[in-house]
Amino acid sequence: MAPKSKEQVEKIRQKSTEQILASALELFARNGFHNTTMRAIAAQAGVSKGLIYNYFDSKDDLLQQIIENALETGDVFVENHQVDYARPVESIDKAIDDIFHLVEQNPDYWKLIMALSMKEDIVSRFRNQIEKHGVRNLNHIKTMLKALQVPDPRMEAMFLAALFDGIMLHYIYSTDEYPLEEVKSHLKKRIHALVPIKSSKKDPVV
Amino acid sequence: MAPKSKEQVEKIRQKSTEQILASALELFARNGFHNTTMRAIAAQAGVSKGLIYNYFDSKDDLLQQIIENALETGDVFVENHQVDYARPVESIDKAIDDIFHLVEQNPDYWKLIMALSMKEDIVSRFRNQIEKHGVRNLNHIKTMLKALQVPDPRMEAMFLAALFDGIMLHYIYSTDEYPLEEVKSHLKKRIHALVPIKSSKKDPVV
Amino acid sequence: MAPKSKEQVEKIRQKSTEQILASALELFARNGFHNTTMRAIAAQAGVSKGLIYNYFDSKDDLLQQIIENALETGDVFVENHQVDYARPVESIDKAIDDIFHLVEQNPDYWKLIMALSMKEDIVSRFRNQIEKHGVRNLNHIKTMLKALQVPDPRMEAMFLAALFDGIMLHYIYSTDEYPLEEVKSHLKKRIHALVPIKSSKKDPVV
Amino acid sequence: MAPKSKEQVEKIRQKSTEQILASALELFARNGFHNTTMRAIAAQAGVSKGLIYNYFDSKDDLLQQIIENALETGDVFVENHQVDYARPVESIDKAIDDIFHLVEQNPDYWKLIMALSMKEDIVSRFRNQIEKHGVRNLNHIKTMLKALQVPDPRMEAMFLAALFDGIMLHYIYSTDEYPLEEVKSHLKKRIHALVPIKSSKKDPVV
DNA sequence: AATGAATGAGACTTCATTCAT
DNA sequence: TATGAATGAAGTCTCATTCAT
Repeated sequence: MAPKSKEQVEKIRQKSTEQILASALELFARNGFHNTTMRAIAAQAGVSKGLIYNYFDSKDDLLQQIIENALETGDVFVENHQVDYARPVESIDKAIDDIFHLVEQNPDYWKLIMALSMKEDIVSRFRNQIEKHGVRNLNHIKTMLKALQVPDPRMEAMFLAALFDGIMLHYIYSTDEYPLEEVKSHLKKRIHALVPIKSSKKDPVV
Repeated sequence: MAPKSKEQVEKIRQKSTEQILASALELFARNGFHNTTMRAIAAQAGVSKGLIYNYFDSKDDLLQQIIENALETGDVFVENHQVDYARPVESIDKAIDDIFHLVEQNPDYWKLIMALSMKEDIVSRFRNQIEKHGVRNLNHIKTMLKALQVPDPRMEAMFLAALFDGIMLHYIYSTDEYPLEEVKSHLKKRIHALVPIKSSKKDPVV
Repeated sequence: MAPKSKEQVEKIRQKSTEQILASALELFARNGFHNTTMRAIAAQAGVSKGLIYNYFDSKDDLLQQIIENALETGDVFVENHQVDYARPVESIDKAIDDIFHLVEQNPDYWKLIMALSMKEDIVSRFRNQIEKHGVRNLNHIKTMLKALQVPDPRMEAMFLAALFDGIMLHYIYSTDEYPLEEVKSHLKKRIHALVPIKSSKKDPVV
Repeated sequence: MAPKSKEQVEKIRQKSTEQILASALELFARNGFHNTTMRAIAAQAGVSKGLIYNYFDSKDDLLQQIIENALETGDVFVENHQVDYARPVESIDKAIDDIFHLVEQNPDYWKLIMALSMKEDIVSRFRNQIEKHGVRNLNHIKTMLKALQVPDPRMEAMFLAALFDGIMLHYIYSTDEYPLEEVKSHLKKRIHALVPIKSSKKDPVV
């Protein structure tokens, strides 16, 4: 009957919070936001409906936190993949490897994030954050391409961003097996091809 | 005195049906499926709630018909853009011009269609149709690329499809002005660059 | 384009009225009053919904007329089966034969009437008429039994009325074949047994 | 602080369930199934509309449970009135006393059950159960009559079942006072009369 | 006489949220 | 911290009835 210590309480809180978020994410991804009930989230998390409201203000708040987490993941990714000007090609290759890896590790999560980022009501609520995120990503790509001395880096960055999102879309929603590895290789080859050949005897690459 | 003639009735039915479909589309696109009420659709269409059920079985049926219309539009597009083997480059250029035009003409509509095609509950309900549609589109692109004698047409078609969808995504959800014309030109240039140079002194294009 | 004669119009009116009533009866019997829509009645009758309202004030009115017809059928039956004091046994036998025949001829109809006569909302609306009908039937049976010089005709009439209604109930709702003929014979035998044996050596029968 | 104990919760659930069932029964009996709204049931039970759906799947489910309870009451009755072969007459007399008592105790309830068992949509949904119930009752009566060595027990059982249902019908729907006690006595007398007189010189009575 | 498109009240049902325990 | 019974606003859908033609 001794009162729990502050650390114990904190640990419990964190565990519950994480379970709830994970359950919400999985169900939102599987069934969509509106087709997921608080009852279902609670059941999946193994807690009561009431408890969710101890940690989150509302169902919308749950969604908001999930999205913020995703955007933060993006921030961290960008932070961790600053271009190394000494070896720009390796930099961008690693970024591509890592981002594909991220998606392959947790496709449900990214499926949800993509679906959510297309729902008008979500978009309008998080417009600022999503917009900022998009611009930052685009700039990051542009910076990388500049480091590679690619001509017209702005347009190429837009293409690359679109291409990546399109690939993700198709990967995520294809019913058959999507040849993600093959696509990744092809993507790298394409980017390498963009790099101008400096005083080299190598053949041009298409 | 006499009851309305068959033609009169048919005209009335068609007008109501169209108004309802248009209103549903607009509201689904603006607010999402679940955030659109039948009451709102009826108000927008200038009819009563009840009338919608004279023409559609349910809210879901309304959605289904919208999606079917979209898929049919896609079918017609493919049908009307068969490659002309005598002038394959012009063929593909025209297809690109036309599809961009289509989207620019009715961005709301295609925004809805894209958003819908990402919702798990929609996808699972229309999986077969959407899948078939996707495969057919991919094959159509592949056929065009083969006509251009592009190497590895399968992978290039996947890239092109992904690129196009990614561009649409960004165009549709960008808050700022999206340089669609510029992107379109760049896209064509890229495709032209894929064409192998036959017995020509022209420089290779990246 | 000559205007229809009054007789023609009257014939048309009567035909429509009858078709509508017959359709309503059949559907009410098959599916119940509340599970029958005006649309269904119109379809079954081969007329438009609107036309029903030319002849009947409302769905309730339709029901009312059906019930009134049934009660009137009962009146006619009683009228046509007055006891013949010269041959009372034959009188009652004929009444039994005829009423069983009536039910066998149109079981749906009587099923509806029985079901309706048990619905509280119907009963309360037609309470007076149904009550009057019941009392009149009971009195009719009592009169017959008196003609047969049955002891305690009041109680025997109550039994006979209950027995008849119970038999109808079981006949109408039995899924298997109900041995109606056998039951009818047994019923007659029972009634004959009630008749006191005059100037006879036979033992009295209870 | 602590959540409610299991017992507390169970008690609350049971109380609510019972209140809802009782209210539904009363209103169904008074106004009929279709003329009773969930709103009315909730008001009568003193709970919110929503709560009903915590305990019952639908309005139909509510009805189903009421009917199942009634059929179960019948089962229990049969179970508790097995014939005592040493004293068959007393057995059947007690059964008659008890079943009349049951109905007199709760006429509304049995009125509903009878009305429900005549509605086509109900009958068709519960046909199997109701049929089984009817056959079992008939067999029970037959068994009792056999114990009494009544001739033709099959037909007599059918008569008795019909007679009882008919009496209930008239009792339940009579507006005036129905002489239930008198009818009960008469019924017993009739049954006694069916018993053959053993070791007697008297003739058998039909 | 006849049609059927149109209406809208009102039914059933769902579910995010609250709160007593 | 944790529970789940309870609420009620709001949604989808039905259908008797009206009315212009």
